[in-house]
Amino acid sequence: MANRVKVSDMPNSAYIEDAEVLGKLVKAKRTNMNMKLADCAALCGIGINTLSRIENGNANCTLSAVFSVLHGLGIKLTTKELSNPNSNSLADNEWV
Amino acid sequence: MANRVKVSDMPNSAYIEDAEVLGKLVKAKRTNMNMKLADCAALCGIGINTLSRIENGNANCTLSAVFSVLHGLGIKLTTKELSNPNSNSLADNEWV
DNA sequence: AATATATTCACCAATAGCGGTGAATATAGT
DNA sequence: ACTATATTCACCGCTATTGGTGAATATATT
Repeated sequence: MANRVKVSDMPNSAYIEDAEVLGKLVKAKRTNMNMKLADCAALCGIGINTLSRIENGNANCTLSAVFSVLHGLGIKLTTKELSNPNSNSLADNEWV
Repeated sequence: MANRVKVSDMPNSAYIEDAEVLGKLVKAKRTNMNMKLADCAALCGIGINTLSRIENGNANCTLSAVFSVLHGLGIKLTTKELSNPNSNSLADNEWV
């Protein structure tokens, strides 16, 4: 399994702070699923060019394309902006 | 403090599964900061129209605009796709 | 090192978002 | 209810993204 990208090679943070981190996360997941760009693009329903741009940190892509990739690869985003950090359910939280 | 949006009114999930949830999250944060669209748009460096579209769940906006809003409002995104759920640091995780 | 595969890049036409304005609608305060 | 404020919406020109193709580059495998 060469060509596998370890998350430890990524920036030392779990926060998706920008498009660059998001792109590396996507690429890490895709390569670990042993998919090539063409397969992944087809699975996600976007063009191979767009997927390549996303993986390379291009922020000038549509949110729609990003969510297509996240859904296709099973990557789930959450927010840290909860008043009750002991629960991930928004029902247990409100802005303070 | 009228006009305050409680997160408990939002979908019963902390996952940002789509643009609609993301938009509600943004609006909840903005209103709790007592900002109007114009102020927030100026703070985030985007147009008021674009911010309104984002808050209303429009996925056909640029990722760039979304991150501008997230940074402007201090909303941090994380991923659940970590092999070691006890650590938020990517350095402690790798894809399995 | 050589070959096969994968990814990136430049180029293109078609499409779509962005920001601004002003009007319509919705919401808040008295 | 009325007024003031805030938000949404339609329209617009400008600009940029998208997806496809093919070439160039990078990466893997033997």
